[in-house]
Amino acid sequence: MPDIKHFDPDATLETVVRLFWRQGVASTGIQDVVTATGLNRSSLYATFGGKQDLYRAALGRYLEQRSQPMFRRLAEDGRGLPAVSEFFGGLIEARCSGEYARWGCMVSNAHAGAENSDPEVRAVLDQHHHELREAMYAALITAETQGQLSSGVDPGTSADLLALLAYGVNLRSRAGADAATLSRTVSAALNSIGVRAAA
Amino acid sequence: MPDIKHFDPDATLETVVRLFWRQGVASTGIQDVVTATGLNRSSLYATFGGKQDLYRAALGRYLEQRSQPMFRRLAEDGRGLPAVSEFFGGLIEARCSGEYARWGCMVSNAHAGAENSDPEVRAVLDQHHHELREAMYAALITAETQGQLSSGVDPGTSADLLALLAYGVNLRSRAGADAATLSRTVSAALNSIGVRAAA
DNA sequence: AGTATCTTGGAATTCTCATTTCAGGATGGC
DNA sequence: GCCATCCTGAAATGAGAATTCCAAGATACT
Repeated sequence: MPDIKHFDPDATLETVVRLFWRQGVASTGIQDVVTATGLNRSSLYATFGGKQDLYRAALGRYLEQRSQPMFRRLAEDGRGLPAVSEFFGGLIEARCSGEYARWGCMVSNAHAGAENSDPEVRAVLDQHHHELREAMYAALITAETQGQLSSGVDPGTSADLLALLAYGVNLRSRAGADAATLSRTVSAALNSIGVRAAA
Repeated sequence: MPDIKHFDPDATLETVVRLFWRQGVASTGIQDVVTATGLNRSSLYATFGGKQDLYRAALGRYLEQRSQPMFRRLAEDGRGLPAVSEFFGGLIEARCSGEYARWGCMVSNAHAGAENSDPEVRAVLDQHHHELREAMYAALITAETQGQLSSGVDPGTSADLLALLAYGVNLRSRAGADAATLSRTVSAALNSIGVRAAA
């Protein structure tokens, strides 16, 4: 009896993610969303609700599809410090070149804007931070097990440090920070932690 | 012959700084500015121009009055690493407690938002980063001269690292990061750089 | 085929925002 | 005390925002 949806909500949400990711929620109008997705206002509202709901859904999708896979790879990689190094290498490359260059991280961007006044958004921010920190911690524990950490280095504190560093990379990349400089900086941090960190 | 201004533009701008600093430019209306400053729309426009001009003026004032004094103190302090440690101590305290708690840094916030699409704003962002990095570098050169740096530590790369760390602190403080954790994290970074860093 | 139900397109509605305008009031040199 | 000049207040303007509504079209089960 019912009619079926004539579009793919998932593909639509991906388009919306890119809009909010690049421009932020405040400077993105529903009209922008309508234009970019090609579908109708009514369909948008019927499917996702209002603008804030749409933003929340987009932010959730970003976390699941973009952040968490990276975190998982980092946490489950058995190599220790090389995994951390690779994580930052991929991060810097994604932030400074290719399609998403200078877009920063959608979650980091949300930290700085008025988005974070929404409790649900704040919860996502906290979740993101917790997961990043825990993934980093897991990789450092692995590194410690394999004797890669310099003496006196605490994995917990180092996880906090590297997580904070990642936010710095995310933020500065939006202003066009140089990838080579960022890489050198991250390498220095890793060298200070480990007996020998890969590139 | 002319009438004189009936208010203090400097005090007004300070009020405006706090509005934009806390809420960002997109979610702050001219009406908010009118209400907060108590002066009239016409006076606002006559004195500062439009909203974007007002934001630029506020951002400039923030840089001059809030950031640069800190940078100068850091660069001109002759103690080396203790100066760096004190810089971060003051930063964390300002970001996590008192009147401006959870406001982050107005410049860091501008990185993440749509503000940075304005070339003039971008220039301020670059200037801020350059000055922060150079101040950090100066302090580390001082530290090196006094033999405070561990062997193999490059002041330039370390300056980049600590600058990036400051951005991380600024960003995460907006989400309510714990001051004690931030302090521990920063201390660890300083310990990895110096032979002995003060609290 | 019929029909209940959902989707769709686009106009309509209701706000809010930035900016301008203008008449009246205050100022200070003459 | 006069007047050119600037300031002040409040309303007006006009663009653009989010959201809602409704008539028309499409669907799939009976």
